[in-house]
Amino acid sequence: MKLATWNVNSLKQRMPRVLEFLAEHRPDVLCMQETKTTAEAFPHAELETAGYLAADNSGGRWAGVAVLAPAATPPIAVVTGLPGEVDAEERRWIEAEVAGVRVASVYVPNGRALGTPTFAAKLRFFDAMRARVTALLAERGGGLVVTGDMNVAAADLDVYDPAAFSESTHVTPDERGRLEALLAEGMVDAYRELSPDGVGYTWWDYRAGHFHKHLGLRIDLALVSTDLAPRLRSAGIDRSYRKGPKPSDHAPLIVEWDGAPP
DNA sequence: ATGTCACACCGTGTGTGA
Repeated sequence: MKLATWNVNSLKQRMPRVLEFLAEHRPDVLCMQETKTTAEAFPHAELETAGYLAADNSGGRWAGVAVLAPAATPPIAVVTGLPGEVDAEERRWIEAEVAGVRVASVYVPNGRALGTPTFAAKLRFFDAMRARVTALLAERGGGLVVTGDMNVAAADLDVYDPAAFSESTHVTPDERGRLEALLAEGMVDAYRELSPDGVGYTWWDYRAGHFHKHLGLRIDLALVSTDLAPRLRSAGIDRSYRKGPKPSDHAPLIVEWDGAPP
């Protein structure tokens, strides 16, 4: 099964690149974040022409998440929102069953700055996400993938200049500890599992030529339940989608494991 | 370089969020 996750930073702006990506990679599931669209404007028809059906949690101008899958194995049993999250209207969580796997697309709050109410809300979001993972693993026993923009760099290897981030969000023990606690419930960071020493940045600031200077962060993750971990085949970032016309500031992460959809 | 991009708003620039 081939899964991709991509923070598209406005689906309206990114549709040409999304269609290009679907045609090139033909993923069995694509999780998107920051779709920034209303439910009414979500481009279901265009995606269906490309062979994909979408389940979306859309709230308008900010955030928004979606799960896409081919028409033969569409996203079903959709759940939107995360029990315990601070503001479900921010539209940061959607789950669907795709080919027998429960897939969640998540856009964790940025947190803006340390010591702010939004940072506290970010930590509470992590707590809610962990509780949901605990419940899903207890219910299903496995077959779970949680993927998206986690807005945390798990280790200094995932940060282009750890010293420059010393007073910043994304790298604090509070954030890293919450990601670690979620993983301890029975999840594995797919890219890191397959590339223990890899520098797999997924986001680069639009400003100051950071992409071309290789100044990025690895903050988009695919977390798979431990039963799937031995079946992981590949995990990589397609940097070509950070280049060319109208790129997102994130590149897609693509993960494959053994066990194909019917 | 405080460096860019995307959004809403009556807007032809400014504030907000990332």
